Amino acid sequence: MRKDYSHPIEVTMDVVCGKWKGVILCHLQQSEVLRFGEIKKLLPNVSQKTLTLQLRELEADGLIDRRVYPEVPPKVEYSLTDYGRELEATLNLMSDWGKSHVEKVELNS
Amino acid sequence: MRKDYSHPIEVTMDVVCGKWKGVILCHLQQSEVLRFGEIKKLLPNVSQKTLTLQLRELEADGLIDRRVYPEVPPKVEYSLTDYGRELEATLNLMSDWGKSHVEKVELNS
DNA sequence: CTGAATCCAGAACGATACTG
DNA sequence: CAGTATCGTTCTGGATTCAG
Repeated sequence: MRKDYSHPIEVTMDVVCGKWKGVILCHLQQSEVLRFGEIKKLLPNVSQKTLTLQLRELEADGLIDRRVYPEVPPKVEYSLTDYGRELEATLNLMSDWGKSHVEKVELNS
Repeated sequence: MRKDYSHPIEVTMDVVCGKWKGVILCHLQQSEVLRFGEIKKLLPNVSQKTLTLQLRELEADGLIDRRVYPEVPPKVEYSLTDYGRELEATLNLMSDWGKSHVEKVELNS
């Protein structure tokens, strides 16, 4: 843990609030296991460096597993840990709220 | 809305992921109405400028109301909009997850 | 009391090129 | 294929000062 938190929600926000972390976690929820390149395809606008960094941070926080196969060419698979799976309900709620937000905005246009 | 989103969760993250926004929303859930100075006291580590900015952004996104009383000295009250209140379940879940995370870490020390 | 204005440091994010 | 390294930009948040 990184610092003093005045409210428990800060912990979750610290862990989830990278620019791409939410989407990555959502995709891992749906697909169970994804290779680096597959995630990259699902997030067309993220740079390789940034994606690597976000994945490393999620790994360091214990939300995802990173499995490296000692092959050539390399193969790396990512999946949620049990711990990361405990965020499932939260992520789903966040998606739902975002979806209804988008729908409302589209109604007014 | 600010840009193209590839996944609805990005909308929610955009709106909630300021450094202090989650905590502010949580406090407004509990207290209904809070004056600027009261929020400041609840977040001892935030600067005035940053707090003002975060509140303005939450207002622009339609999550909170800002009510100015034309008095001297000034009085400004903040409260959740109906729309912001729709985040209640999400914020509670995020708090719960953060709380259990903290407890787990404390067990191992 | 609330907040605007300015200035600034550091972090976050991206583009590009290179590697086992 | 899945990175690392480097560089540069943009964004965020904080300190400080001033104002109605």
